[in-house]
Amino acid sequence: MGTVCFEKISREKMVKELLKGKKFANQLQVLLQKPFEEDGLVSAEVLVVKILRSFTQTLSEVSSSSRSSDDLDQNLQQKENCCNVDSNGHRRSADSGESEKRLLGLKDKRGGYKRKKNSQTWAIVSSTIEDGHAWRKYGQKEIRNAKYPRSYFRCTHKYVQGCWATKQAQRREDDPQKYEITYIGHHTCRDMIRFSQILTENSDLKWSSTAAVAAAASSHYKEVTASTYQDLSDNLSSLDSIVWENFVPLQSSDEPEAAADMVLPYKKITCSHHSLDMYNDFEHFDECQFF
DNA sequence: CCGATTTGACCAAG
DNA sequence: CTTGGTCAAATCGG
Repeated sequence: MGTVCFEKISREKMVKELLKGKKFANQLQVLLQKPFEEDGLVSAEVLVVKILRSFTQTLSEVSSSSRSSDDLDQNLQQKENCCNVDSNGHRRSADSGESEKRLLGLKDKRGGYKRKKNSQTWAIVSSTIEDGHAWRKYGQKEIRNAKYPRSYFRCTHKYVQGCWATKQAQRREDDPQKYEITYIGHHTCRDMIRFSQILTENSDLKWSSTAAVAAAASSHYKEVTASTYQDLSDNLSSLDSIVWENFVPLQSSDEPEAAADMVLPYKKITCSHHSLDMYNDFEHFDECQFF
């Protein structure tokens, strides 16, 4: 019904976004030919941010337009789900009732959770689990027909900032030194601790160099495993996750209102549609300069 | 003491 | 039913 119209709009958006990216890349190319900044010209770092943003935007469009039409229902379900999780009390429910049930020999009633179905996922192969983000392990599972168990991680800031990014890591059978890491959903948090670490470690270079740092970090990632459209997004995403999402409250492409129910003083800034519009229009960053 | 990890049970999906 | 993903009590460790 309305999906045709939606797809058309979405495609237009993608093309527009890609064109923007191309334009910024062209500008950057010109800029790189003359390393000295001139007045009135946007700086290289701002252009890099714009380019990254364009790709991120497009990728999230691609993923959202490939979703099924009962999206809204699923989003609603997810929303309900995160409410449940929260009202149960983050981490430890510490419910005396729960332990009582245990003692009484009743089944403990966990869950009411749903599996993530329609989040962006992408996979990389890396020699390390580390990727600059703060993860917390919440499970490990033996996988059938697999030699090594799979580890499950979620963002450390899940309950504080409502960040629903998760990842899974599994040692490769052919090369046990390496891990196959699957990322599910983008970070919506701002990991300021890691962020400041990166800055202080490279204090003389200012932030434009952070891109270089991230690029160096992402060069650890070699082989790329394609899942859906990931062959396009893998390196970008790893770069993305280190550089971009640490700086700007990137919209949550999958669960935009996931954090809306959380009690956050700055939730309106990070999650409201209003601010999204603001960040979609990137001219603001020309004045911002971040620091 | 408090946050992270371990680990077995629970749950949804196929 | 089986299996992968998640929860949360127990445990670890700074």
